[in-house]
Amino acid sequence: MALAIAERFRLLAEPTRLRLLDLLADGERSVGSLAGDLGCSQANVSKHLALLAEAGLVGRRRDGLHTYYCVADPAVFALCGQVCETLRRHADARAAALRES
Amino acid sequence: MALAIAERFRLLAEPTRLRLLDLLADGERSVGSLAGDLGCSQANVSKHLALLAEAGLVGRRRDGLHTYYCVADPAVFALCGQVCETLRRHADARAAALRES
DNA sequence: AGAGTATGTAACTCAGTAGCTATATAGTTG
DNA sequence: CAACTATATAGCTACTGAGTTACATACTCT
Repeated sequence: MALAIAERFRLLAEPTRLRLLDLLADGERSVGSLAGDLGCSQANVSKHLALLAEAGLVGRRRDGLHTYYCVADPAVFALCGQVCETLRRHADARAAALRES
Repeated sequence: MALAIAERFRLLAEPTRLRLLDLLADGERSVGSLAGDLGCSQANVSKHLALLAEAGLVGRRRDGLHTYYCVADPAVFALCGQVCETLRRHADARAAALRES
């Protein structure tokens, strides 16, 4: 149980993959286009997308020379949002503690 | 942004830490007791707890020889629950797809 | 103080993986 | 078919981190 959950967290524990998901939030994109925006190699992006696709987080669609990827399960954004909120809450609490001391 | 979120995910991307949090769900526990239940070394558990504490996910309380740890932010369980639900949903979808083919 | 116990830390090994380059594969266009 | 383009994959390097052992630290009890 913990193993499966940890594996899913590990998939998301990578800034490049999170940025990929964020770029895909607006709609499907080709590999090259994503690599350009991220400023990293096409090979690297392709590998990350393969991992995300295998986990079912993104879907792929081939069209001629291009492969277009899209977010398959928007629940991942809710997850990130929840983490983000928690981080903000912790930061606020720490700031308040500092003000008191 | 993506970096901070990824870092939090990475903290949770470890079965041992997830099992620790699960054990702490019922209430505070000492390091040795947790190590016993997990079946791994005290040093290892101590290190994991230190990481969780630094991130503000668990709290510590010293009492004589023992250090008792507890969950500081129950939001982490909601997060795990959400992941769990997503995994189940994906598994169901895959099973349905297999049945159709 | 000295023995004993619980926890924390240092140093090390080993496995996993992000990133790269180079190459293979697949599709398009002349 | 040949040249070109987009994507995937293989092989490699470098780094991170989980786990271990050994030791340090802190506390209790006699």
